[in-house]
Amino acid sequence: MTETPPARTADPAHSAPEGYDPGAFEPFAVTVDLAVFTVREARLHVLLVRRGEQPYRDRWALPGGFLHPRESAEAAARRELAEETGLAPEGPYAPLHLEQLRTYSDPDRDPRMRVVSVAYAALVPGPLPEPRGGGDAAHARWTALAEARGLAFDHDRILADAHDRVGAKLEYTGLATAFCPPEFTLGELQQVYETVWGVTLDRPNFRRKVLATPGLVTPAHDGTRRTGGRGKPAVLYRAGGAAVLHPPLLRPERRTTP
Amino acid sequence: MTETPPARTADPAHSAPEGYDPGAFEPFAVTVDLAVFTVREARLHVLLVRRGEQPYRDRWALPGGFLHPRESAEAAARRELAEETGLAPEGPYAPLHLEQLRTYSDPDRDPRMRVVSVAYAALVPGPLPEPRGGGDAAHARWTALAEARGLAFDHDRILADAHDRVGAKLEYTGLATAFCPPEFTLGELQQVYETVWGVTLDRPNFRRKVLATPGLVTPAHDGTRRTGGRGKPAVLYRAGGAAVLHPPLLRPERRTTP
DNA sequence: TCTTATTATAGTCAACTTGACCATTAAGGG
DNA sequence: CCCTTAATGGTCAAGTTGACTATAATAAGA
Repeated sequence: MTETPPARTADPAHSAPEGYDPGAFEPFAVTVDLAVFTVREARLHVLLVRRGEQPYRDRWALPGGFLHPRESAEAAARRELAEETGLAPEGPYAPLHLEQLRTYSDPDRDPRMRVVSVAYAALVPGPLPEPRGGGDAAHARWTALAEARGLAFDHDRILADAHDRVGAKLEYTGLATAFCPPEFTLGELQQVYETVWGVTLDRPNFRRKVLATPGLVTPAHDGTRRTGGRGKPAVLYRAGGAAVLHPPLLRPERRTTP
Repeated sequence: MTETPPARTADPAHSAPEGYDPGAFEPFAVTVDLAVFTVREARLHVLLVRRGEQPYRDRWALPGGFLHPRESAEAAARRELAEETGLAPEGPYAPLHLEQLRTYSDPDRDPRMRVVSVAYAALVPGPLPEPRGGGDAAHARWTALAEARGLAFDHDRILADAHDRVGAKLEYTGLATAFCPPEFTLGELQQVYETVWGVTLDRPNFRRKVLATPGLVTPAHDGTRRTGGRGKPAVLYRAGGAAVLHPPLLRPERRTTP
């Protein structure tokens, strides 16, 4: 962003010292790819679509698509999410969280042409609907993360990076509440942590820590849930709105003196 | 990444269902922008270049440039860093850390044309050389972060995002050592934390915490430094090589019960 | 209806960590 | 030689964590 763009190698005369010439630069295609996560039956699931075109025809891939001419990457991500999954941008099951992950730009990542892809991680709350594939992505499906292997392009890598990021952000942000419906119990919240991290947590200690962390959750009115539950009714909470947790809720991993 | 690219609006006939046609897609220019940080005289500095072309002529900007045809964003970032600052990719003052920050894709962020920029944060160790501007970036300069305002394009925003990211990563990674020379004292390391976070830390407590965090630092042989120092010689340490700290070194901010 | 399984919630306690200090050591500069 | 400066070594009370026990409230089943 600091110098005059280089002229296209095939035609140096197109160099534009003062004005600009859109045809004068190396053209790239820009796409977004989405790692959409949800928690289902105590397992982390990711939304995959089956490709109908070459390359990687009939292989599973992350949903995504090309940026429109005057569209930001984030707008494209929201649009693709709605188009390919039926998750309306502002509907009741709108993803509570959409976050840019990173950009993948290996020159050979797409065999057709030079494609730079901006990857996003999205989280949708737990009691999820099956995706109703609109448009050409009729083959959208929730897949358990463990079974999401052998994806098209470099999507295995993107998915792994997304999982890492989400797991890490559970520690020091209130992100876990994005996996929950508007009102949830502490048991459901704990389930999210256990599922994403792949660990089991001590129930009383988890509750003590969550309630001691300001801004993580706030009580919802006075309601207790009973319907369906097998044990004692649990108090309902809502997301506390805090972006960053102090102190963080650390994973139970290798600590100071293992 | 999941469907056939849309045809260029001006010429739908270019649509390529199976093969590909590089001219058939909306063309984007792709650049990298670099937020290169260092600690100098107890203040965080960032590397800026003065623009010699329109737009934003004579304004300060982050170093960066266009991707080459068969170059990844990271390779472009390393190349630009070397070209514009004289920091050799593998030399003694090579940045110890280069990390992708995020991608900026607002359609209007560059008035000339559609430019998507992948931003990187780079850290170079403390006893820094003045940048010797090679190429067209003869006007590269270290600038105290507080004075880096009114940059070209959306670089104010990128710089703020980069600072946030670096500050956050000091907490839970060993990133601070990237600001230090190969061998450093705990006082120098503390200086890094204090400078980036803008706080003062208790010396004995900082040392206790650092030494109790496995993988943050390891003693360098047996050497103590004396030359120049005014007080008792300090033991020298090296970076411990741990990517992520357990437990983290939290900033002294609002805690559980303020 | 009584019992049992299940889940939520309350509480205890020792080990560990943290923040605020004070003390000592080892230089360099008048 | 004394003073200043900086590194390092401790102490101590308060707070936090991990492991664990106990009690409460509900649904399902005998």
